[in-house]
Amino acid sequence: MSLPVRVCNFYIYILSVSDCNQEEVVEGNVYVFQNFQVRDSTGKLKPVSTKLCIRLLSSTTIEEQSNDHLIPRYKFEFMDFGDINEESKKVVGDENPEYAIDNVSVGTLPSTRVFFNLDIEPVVEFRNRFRILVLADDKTHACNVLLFDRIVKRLLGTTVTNILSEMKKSPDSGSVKEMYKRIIGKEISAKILLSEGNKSGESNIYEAVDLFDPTMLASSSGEKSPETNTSAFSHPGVVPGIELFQTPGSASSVSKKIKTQIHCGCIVSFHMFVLLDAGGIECITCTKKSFILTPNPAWPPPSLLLPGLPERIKDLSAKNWSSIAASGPVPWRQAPSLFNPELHPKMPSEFNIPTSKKLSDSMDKKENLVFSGRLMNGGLKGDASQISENGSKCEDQQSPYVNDNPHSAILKNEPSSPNPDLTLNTTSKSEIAEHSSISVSQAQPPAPLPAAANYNGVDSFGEGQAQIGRPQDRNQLLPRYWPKITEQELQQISGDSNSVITPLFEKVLTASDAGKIGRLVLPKKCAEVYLPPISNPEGIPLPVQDLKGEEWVFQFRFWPNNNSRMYVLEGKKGPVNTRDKASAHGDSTAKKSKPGEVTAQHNSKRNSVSYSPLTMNKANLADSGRKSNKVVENKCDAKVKPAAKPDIPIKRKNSILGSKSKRLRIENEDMMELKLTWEQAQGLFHPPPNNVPKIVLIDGCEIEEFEEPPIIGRPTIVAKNNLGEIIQWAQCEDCFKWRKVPGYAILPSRWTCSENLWDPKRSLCSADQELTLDELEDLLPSAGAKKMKAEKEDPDSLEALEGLDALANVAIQEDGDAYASSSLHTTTTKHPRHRPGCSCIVCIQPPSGKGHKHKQTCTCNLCMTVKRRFKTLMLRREIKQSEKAETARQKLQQPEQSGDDDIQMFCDAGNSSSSHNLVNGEGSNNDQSKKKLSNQLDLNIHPEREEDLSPVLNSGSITRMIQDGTGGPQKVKKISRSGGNLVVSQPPPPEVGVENYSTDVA
DNA sequence: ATTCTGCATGGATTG
DNA sequence: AATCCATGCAGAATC
Repeated sequence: MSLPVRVCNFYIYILSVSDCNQEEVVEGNVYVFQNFQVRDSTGKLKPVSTKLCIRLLSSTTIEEQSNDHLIPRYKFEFMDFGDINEESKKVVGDENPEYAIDNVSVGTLPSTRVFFNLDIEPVVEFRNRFRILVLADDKTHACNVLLFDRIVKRLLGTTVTNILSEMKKSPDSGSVKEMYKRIIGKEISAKILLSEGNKSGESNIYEAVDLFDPTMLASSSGEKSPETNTSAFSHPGVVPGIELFQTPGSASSVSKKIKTQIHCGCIVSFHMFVLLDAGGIECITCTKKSFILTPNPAWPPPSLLLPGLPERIKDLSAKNWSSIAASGPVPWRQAPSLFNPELHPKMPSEFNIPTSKKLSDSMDKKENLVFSGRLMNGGLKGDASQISENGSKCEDQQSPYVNDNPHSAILKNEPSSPNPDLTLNTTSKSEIAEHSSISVSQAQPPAPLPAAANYNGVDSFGEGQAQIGRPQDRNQLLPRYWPKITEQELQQISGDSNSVITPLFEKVLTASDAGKIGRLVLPKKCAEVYLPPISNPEGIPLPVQDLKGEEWVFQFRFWPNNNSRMYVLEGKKGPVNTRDKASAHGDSTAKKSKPGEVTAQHNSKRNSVSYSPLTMNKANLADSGRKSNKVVENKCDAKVKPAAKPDIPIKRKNSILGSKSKRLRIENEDMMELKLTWEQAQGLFHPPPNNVPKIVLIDGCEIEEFEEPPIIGRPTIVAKNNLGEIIQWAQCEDCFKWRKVPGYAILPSRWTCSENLWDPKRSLCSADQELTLDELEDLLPSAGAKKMKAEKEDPDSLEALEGLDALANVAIQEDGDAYASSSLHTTTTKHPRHRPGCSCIVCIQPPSGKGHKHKQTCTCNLCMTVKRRFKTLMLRREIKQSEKAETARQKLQQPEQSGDDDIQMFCDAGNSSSSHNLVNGEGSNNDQSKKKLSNQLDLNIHPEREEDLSPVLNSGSITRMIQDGTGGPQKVKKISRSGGNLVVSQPPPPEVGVENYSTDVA
C-alpha cells in the first residue's frame, strides 16, 4: 500500500509498510516517522510525483500528531484522465492500470480513497471536465450514463481532451462526427450495483458502477450487458447522441461544449434538450415544434425563459454535475440527484421544475416510468436508496430529486406518493401544452381531486370552466398568497381572448410595494414556484401583460437576505413609459368610474395610496414562454390603470388595515380616522377658490380638472340665505352649534366659534345658535340628513366623518400648527426645501404643534417677518396691478357680473364684516385683517413669484396664495362631487353683494 | 437635490 | 428558532 506522506514540507510516499503496523497509518493524518529508509521512488504508478519514497521498517516508530493543524492533510496533483490512462498503458508487470486509474480518480469508486474538498475550485473544475454523456438505451429507454475519460479512451481511442482540442481547431471538422459514429450504436456493458430497491423490484433505477466496452474489455469484464440483444440506440424516432462537455466556467462555455447530433441533425447542448415521454431526448428546437403534440410538457426549459442562460449553465455544470463526477459513472438519471437542495442549501436556484417532484413521485410507483414523462433536462429523479459502491452513501446522491433549486425545498419533505392527478386524460393537447407546465406541479392538491381528474389544465378547485386554469400547487404558498379571484372575474378578464389565465398568486400590495421606489416585493415562494428561476441577482426581465394586453417589463430579481433571497419586481419598460410621458406634468387624477371604484393616477411619483391584491396569472405560460417570454400576466381585480411609479397595476381598496404587517396595522384610533369612503375623502377636498374647473372626459367619466391643488377643509352644509345667496353652515368643534359662514369660506377641519370671523357676535361658543332646531332640521334633509342617513346605514360613517375631521386637521396642521387654529385655510409652501440656515417663515418658527399662538401685537421675528413680507407683497402688487385693481373696482360696482372672481371674493369678504375689511395695499393696517392675512399667507411666499398670480389684493388671491403650495400651475383634478352623499362646501361661487353673512336665514 | 441601488434591520410569521 | 418580508437607509448614480 502506498500512502502519501508529508515529510519536510514535501510529499513522498511510503513504498512499503510490510514491516510496519500499517493500521496505525491512516491517510489524511499527520504522523511523525522515525527510523525509516529513504530511497528513490520506483515504478510509474505512484500517488505523488516525488522522486523519493520512504520505506518503513520494523524499527520504524510512528506517532500521530493529532493537533498539528498547520500541516495540510492532503496534497493533490491533478492529471487528466487521458494522460493517466495513457501512462497506465505503459506499465507492465503486475501494475494494474485499472487500479492506478481508480486509485487516483475522483469519486467513490471501490479502490478510491481520495476525497476532495469539493469546494476547491480546481477540484470542481477537474471533476467537471472530460466526460461524455451517453444516451444509452435499454428496454426502459431510460438508461443514461456518464462516461469518463478512461471509457472514452477505450471507446474512441482518444481522450475527451483531444476531442475538445480538435473541436477547437476545426469546429466544422467531420472527424468528430466520425468519432461519434464509432460510439453510437456500440453495446456497452454496465456493471450494475443492485440496490435493495432493485432487488425488491421497487426501483428500476440502477447504479452503474462501471462501464465496459465489451469489444475492448471483454476479457476483463465478466459482466454481460443486460440488454445485449437490444440495440442500444435503436429506439425508433430517437437517434442516439452523446454530449461531451467541459467545465463551462473555465472559459467561454459554449465553445467548449461539443454539441452533438441528437436527432434529425439538430444540435443541442446539455441544457437544451428534453426527455421524451417515450424515452430518449429531443432538442429544444424540435421540442418546441412538437410541443403542442406532446401530452406532458414541463415547465418551459430555462433556456426559453431566461435570456441570461449562460449563468445558469455555468452554475449548473459547475455545481451540479460536479457531483456526478464525484460519484463516478452512474446512471445519468441519478445524476441530477445532486441537485438535492439539502446538499446545496445555499446554492442558487437553477431549476424551477415543479413538475419533477410530482412526476417523479408518481413514476416511482410506476417502475420509473418517470422518465417517460416529458421532463426538462434536469427534471429527473434518482433513487434515494442508492448507495455508492464503497458502501457509504454517496453524499451527492442522497436526494431523490433533481431539483437543484431552493424552489424545490418546498418539496423535499413531501411524501412521495402516487398522485392520481397525474392521470393524463388529455382532452386537448393544446390545452395541455398551455397548462401543464404549472398545473402539474402541484404536489399536494388542496382538495381531494376526483379520481383520474381530467388533467386539462383545469384543476379540481376550479369550477372546471374551460379556459380558466388554476395552479395546482398553491398549497405550497401561504394562504394569503392564494389567488382569490373568482371564476367570474377570471372569465371577465379572459374576455374574448382565447388565452387561458391561470391565477398564480395574489399579494396585497404594501405601502412599499406601491411606493415611489417602484419595487414590488414578491413572496419568496411565489417567486420561486411560479416565476422563472434566477441565479443572478441581476435577475431577468419579466414581461408582464396587463389586462389591456399591454406588456410591461419588470426586472425580476433578488438580493441576498439572511442567507436567503428576497425577490422583487422592479423597474419597468413598456407602456408605462408612454403613460409617464402623457402625464408628466404633475397631473394628479382621481377618476371615479363608478361609485366605490376609483382609478388613481398620480404620476408625480408620489406615493400611491392604493393597495390592492396583485394577482399574478399565468396565461399561456408555456406557449408564451416559448414564443415571447411573455410569462406572466399581471392582473388586478379592479379596472385600473397602472400608477405611474409603482408601475404595478393597482386598485384601491377600501381598507388596507387588515394587513398582517404591524407597520401597517394602525392603532384603532387612527383606523377610525382613516376609515372613510371615497366620497368622504373627496368631501374633504374643497376645490380651489376662484378656480373654474375644466371638464374633461376620460373613459366616459366626467372629471373636473382644476389648476390649483385642492384645499382640505371642514365639511359644511351649503344653503342659501333669504337673499338666495349661497352660504354655509358650519358646526363648531367645541359647542356643536351651527354658525353661518360665507359660501366661499373654507374652514379648517377643527373650526370653532372663535374662528367665526364673519360674525363677531357669534364668535363665542356662549353665543346662541342662529338656527332653531326646526330650521336645522330643514337644513339637514338637504345635507345633513344625507349624512345622517349614511350614518344610519353605515355605523362607521360617523366615525369616518370624525375621521375626516381628523384627517383634515392633520393635513391642515401639518405645516404649522401655530397657525392652524386661527387660519381659515390650510397653508402650503412653495419653499422647495428648508435647508439649514433657511430664514423662511417655516424655518424660523417652532416645530409644528409646539408654537404658541401669536397675538396681533406680537413682534417676534416670525410675526415681523410675516408683516414685512406681507407689506412687501402688497406694495408690489399694488403697483403692478393698479390697472387691474381699477378694473376690479369697476366690476365691484357691477356685482352681478362675476368675471373677476378674485375681486368679487375680496369685496365679499371686505363687505361682509366691518371688522374684516381687507385693506388695499398699505391700508392693511387693520390688526385683525393683518392677522387674517398673515394667517392665510404662504409664509414662504416669494413675492416675485406671485406677480403672475391673481391681479389684485383680495381674499381670493390671498387664498390662492395660501393654497398655492407647490409653485407652478399644478393641476389637480377633482372628482365631481355632485350627487355625492356628503355635502361639503362647494367651490366658492362668484357670489356678490353679500352684505352681511350674519343675516339670518329667511 | 433627487433618485436609484443594494443591503440591513427587525417585526411578523411559520415550523 | 428559523424564516419571511416590509421597510429603512446609506452610498452611488443621476438629474
